[in-house]
Amino acid sequence: MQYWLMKSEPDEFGIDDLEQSPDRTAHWDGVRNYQARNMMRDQMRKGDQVFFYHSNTAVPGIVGIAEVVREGYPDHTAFDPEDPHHDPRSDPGNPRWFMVDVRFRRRLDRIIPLRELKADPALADMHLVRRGNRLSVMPVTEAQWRHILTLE
DNA sequence: GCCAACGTTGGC
DNA sequence: GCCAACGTTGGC
Repeated sequence: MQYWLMKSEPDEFGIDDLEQSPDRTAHWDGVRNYQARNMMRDQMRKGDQVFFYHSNTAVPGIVGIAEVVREGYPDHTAFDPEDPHHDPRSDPGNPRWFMVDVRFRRRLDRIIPLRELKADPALADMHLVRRGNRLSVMPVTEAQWRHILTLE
């Protein structure tokens, strides 16, 4: 069992959207960063647990928990010229971008704000709180995962 | 292969 | 809206 954190802007796709998706499941499309892609394509496994993080919003922070239900497969939105995430360098014969499917598990009892995560010495090594971090998909250690749940 | 210019992310 | 940090692009 592995743990992850995935960022999304709630204006684009928030925890509410995931909960309201068919079967409470959605594909995590639109990631256009190679490090994040590699994790989705090569490392994320069915059953892995995911912190759902809201970015670019009044109180950025962790809002809920999701689960990986389908492992990496090509992100078809890259093939669609009408899609805002279209990338002409990706084609179905040789896809450049990948995504996973995640299913809503639950909302946290409260938002755990970035501000609080940053101030917590137990989380000093977490990718999220390190300077200049821009990864939208990142690994979380089991110790970090457990600790964050105690903050809930 | 270097690196300046540019675009994006995302907190504040 | 600002801007620091960082990734990508493309000329050379």
